Amino acid sequence: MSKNIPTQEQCEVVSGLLKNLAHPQRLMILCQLTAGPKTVSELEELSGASQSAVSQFLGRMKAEGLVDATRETQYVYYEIKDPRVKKLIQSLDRIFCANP
Amino acid sequence: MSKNIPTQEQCEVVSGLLKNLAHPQRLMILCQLTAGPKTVSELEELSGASQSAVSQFLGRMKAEGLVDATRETQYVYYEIKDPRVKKLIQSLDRIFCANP
DNA sequence: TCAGTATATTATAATTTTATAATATATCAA
DNA sequence: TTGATATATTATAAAATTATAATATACTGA
Repeated sequence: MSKNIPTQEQCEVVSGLLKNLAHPQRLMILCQLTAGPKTVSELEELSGASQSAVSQFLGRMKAEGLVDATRETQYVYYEIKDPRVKKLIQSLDRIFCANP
Repeated sequence: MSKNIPTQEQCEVVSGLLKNLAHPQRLMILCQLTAGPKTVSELEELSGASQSAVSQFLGRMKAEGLVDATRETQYVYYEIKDPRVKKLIQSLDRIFCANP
């Protein structure tokens, strides 16, 4: 139960990562990805965001090391790479979406 | 270990809340508040943000029901009201700042 | 009352994000 | 090869956020 105050640098890193989740469709994309790999067009469908927006978002997340992409025939499958992202989404689910 | 996919509405609510944490100084303010109530000027000092910025941020968070304010003599003490915010900050600490 | 400190509000310029359109590339199937 | 589908890139307009300055309000103590 210690009150752990983060450093300024930690706040910068974590808040930078949180920006990716602070948008309804992008959060949905990440939640969908915690259930397993998905193609760009599947994520487009599941999130309601445009092709371009989804592709741009995934590209950015890949550059940040949060997701991985693998081409398989004509599809590109994305999946979560950084385990902290998965943990974070799970925490969000527990805190905000739990059915008590 | 169920893969709980949120609704679009849940994503809107949660991502809206996450916007408050997706900024280094605002995240710092919320982390400081998890350790107990603080005045505006204390938070100004602790976060490095300007008086106006801190006040605006706290006002917005209060309007959203995330924090509470109580005036005590000439100072206004802010504290976290929504227990989910506290839980979220604790999760962030565990996931991103844990010393293993 | 007045001066000083704490906080809030308002306005606005500067910056960043977001959405969108257009186009490019890659792969497949015929 | 050609046409169709999947994904990526680029450019840019629109919208939202952020930082800042200026000012206002609230309280205190002398």
